[in-house]
Amino acid sequence: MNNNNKVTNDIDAIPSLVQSKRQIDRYNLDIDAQAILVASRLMAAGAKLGHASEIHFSRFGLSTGRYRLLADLEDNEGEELPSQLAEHLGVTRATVTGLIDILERDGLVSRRSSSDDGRQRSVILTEEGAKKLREMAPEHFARLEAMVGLLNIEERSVFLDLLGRVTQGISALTGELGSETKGKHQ
Amino acid sequence: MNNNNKVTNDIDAIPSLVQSKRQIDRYNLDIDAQAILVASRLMAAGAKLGHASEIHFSRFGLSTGRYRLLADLEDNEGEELPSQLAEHLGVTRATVTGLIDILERDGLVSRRSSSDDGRQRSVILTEEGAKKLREMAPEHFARLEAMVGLLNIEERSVFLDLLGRVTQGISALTGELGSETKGKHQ
DNA sequence: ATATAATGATTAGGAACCTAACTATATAAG
DNA sequence: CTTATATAGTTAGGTTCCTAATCATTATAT
Repeated sequence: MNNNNKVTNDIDAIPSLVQSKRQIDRYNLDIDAQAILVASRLMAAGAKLGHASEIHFSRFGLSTGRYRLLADLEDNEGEELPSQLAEHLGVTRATVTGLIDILERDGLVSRRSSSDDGRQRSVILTEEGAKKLREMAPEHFARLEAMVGLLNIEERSVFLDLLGRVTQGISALTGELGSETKGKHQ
Repeated sequence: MNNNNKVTNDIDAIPSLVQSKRQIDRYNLDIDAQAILVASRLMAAGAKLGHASEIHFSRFGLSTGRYRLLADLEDNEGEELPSQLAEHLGVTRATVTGLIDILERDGLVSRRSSSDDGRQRSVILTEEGAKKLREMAPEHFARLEAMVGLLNIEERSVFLDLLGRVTQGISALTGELGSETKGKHQ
């Protein structure tokens, strides 16, 4: 059929240990191949999850970013400033402006100029926006829970711990060389 | 100074357990808050890693995708078809075309028409491309290793295992509801 | 042999995010 | 009180990836 332009289920895209070993050996580097594998796998997982997330939210007429904005609004009594949203979501204010534009066009959110500071324009969750969140909650959370369904309670704790430490380590990619354990001491 | 448009170090963007609990309680759902937390944290980590990765590779005049293409070429004797590359990298052929365009413009790769099948145009790693890989290898792998430096050998194994199972679970986001343990049995 | 299908790569256009520059308001300094 | 500076939000334009449509070749079916 026309499955020729499908991304082949990512099955072949999973990095293997031999691949990592080969790359390291090629340049005679003193590097732990398993460490490279962890990094590569996390990267692949992140990309795959990001893509899956967009598909998931598109079922409700949303994107990942727009859902997160709505959810954050709901967590803050339905009203926030764009700059607060940007900080909470970990994106730039420019991105927030774009997210709001579409959410406002779709009636899920509205803008209101602030009285005390003329520069601020607070964002408000509309009744329709709240309804959208209410309607999608059961399926949304059920799917998220199912996603980690292959891990038992204890494994989830362990995973959170390990993931947290690797996440700290991400700064090793962006920071100066040799300062890998910088983010937090220890 | 002008750190006002920085993404605030992502520190406030880390999802917390109370946040997850609140969201679930709001709709009286029977969902494990920790499961939601795992999903949210993985998502945040993936986004952060993706961003850091782009910064990392930009130091060498590359993007994540273009580096991965070069590395895959190197892993395959310096010659591959675009369709193979697409499969290995887990992206579409259209994306590969774009990656090749820039790599070719920069002289790291060249295209050659196949003799046996006129539709195919194989991609070849140039000497300059190989040199680029050679030069960046030490720093690149050192940084990757440093990234997981907060985990010891055993923890890396555990993390790989758990990450693998969560990655399998990602299909729960995109597949039909109720088929969460589909990818592999149990 | 010739019309039809499939296939490999490309092009065209879209979505999500970014940085940098801009507008309008507010605050501080002389 | 006027000028300089900082801040909130927006706009403009770029990057990476995507889907869908197109072009050129090859394979298949009458």
